[in-house]
Amino acid sequence: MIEEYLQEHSVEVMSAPCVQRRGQEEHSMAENSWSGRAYEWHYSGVLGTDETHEQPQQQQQQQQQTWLCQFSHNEWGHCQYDRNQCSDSDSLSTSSGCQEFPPSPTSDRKGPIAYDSMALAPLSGKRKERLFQFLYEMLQTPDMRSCIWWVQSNNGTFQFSSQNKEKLAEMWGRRKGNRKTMTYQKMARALRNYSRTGEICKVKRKLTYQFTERTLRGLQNNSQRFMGS
DNA sequence: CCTAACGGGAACGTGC
DNA sequence: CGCACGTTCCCGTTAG
Repeated sequence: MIEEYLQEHSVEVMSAPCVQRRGQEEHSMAENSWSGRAYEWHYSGVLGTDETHEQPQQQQQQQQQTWLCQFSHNEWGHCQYDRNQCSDSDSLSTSSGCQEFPPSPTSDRKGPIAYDSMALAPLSGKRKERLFQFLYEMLQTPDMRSCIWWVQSNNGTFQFSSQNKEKLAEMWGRRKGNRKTMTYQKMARALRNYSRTGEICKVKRKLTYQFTERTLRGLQNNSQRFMGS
């Protein structure tokens, strides 16, 4: 069924022309076009169901039908992706794997990469889908729960399945239309670059990563905007 | 020791 | 052309 899913969705929704460009420097605007759709990064302090599911594995939950996931980002402790050390704080490594991350005031950009406006891309017609967008999408897909799932959706922590991570990677590779088969190792390489640019950071737990606060917010807005109605 | 996961340099592709 | 964003290789390090 996973394959089928891929098929259906590889076509993706690329409707709105959405043409707007801007210089490569950071502005305060921050719009973007993900998947060819207009996109804007900004708060939406709304929250609804907190469907935080721990480690599902192959369990099908009914309430998982929530494509439009809405998190509560309120008490998210700031992912301080500190150049190379993220909000690890070995949180998840102990106990239930669920606990708050210590808030850090140094949450904002520092260093060479002016991440200010979240300048994810200069925007233009149809930007190719980015890996973190794909992962987020998979995270919202019930059928994918055997490959990837939220450890704590409210803070953006997710984990790959040790046995199905390659399948997910293959899907990513196919969606991108790569020549060779995508593997988890290669996909993880791209993920490591994210910790440098601040979209996703690695947490100490095995096969576990965490979306940056900004990234998560953007992703949330994106899905709400286009699926909400 | 062995293996899975991790980390990162570097060359290369592609789209813009 | 240059840059962003991976992709592909490859090899060293860690953890269990």
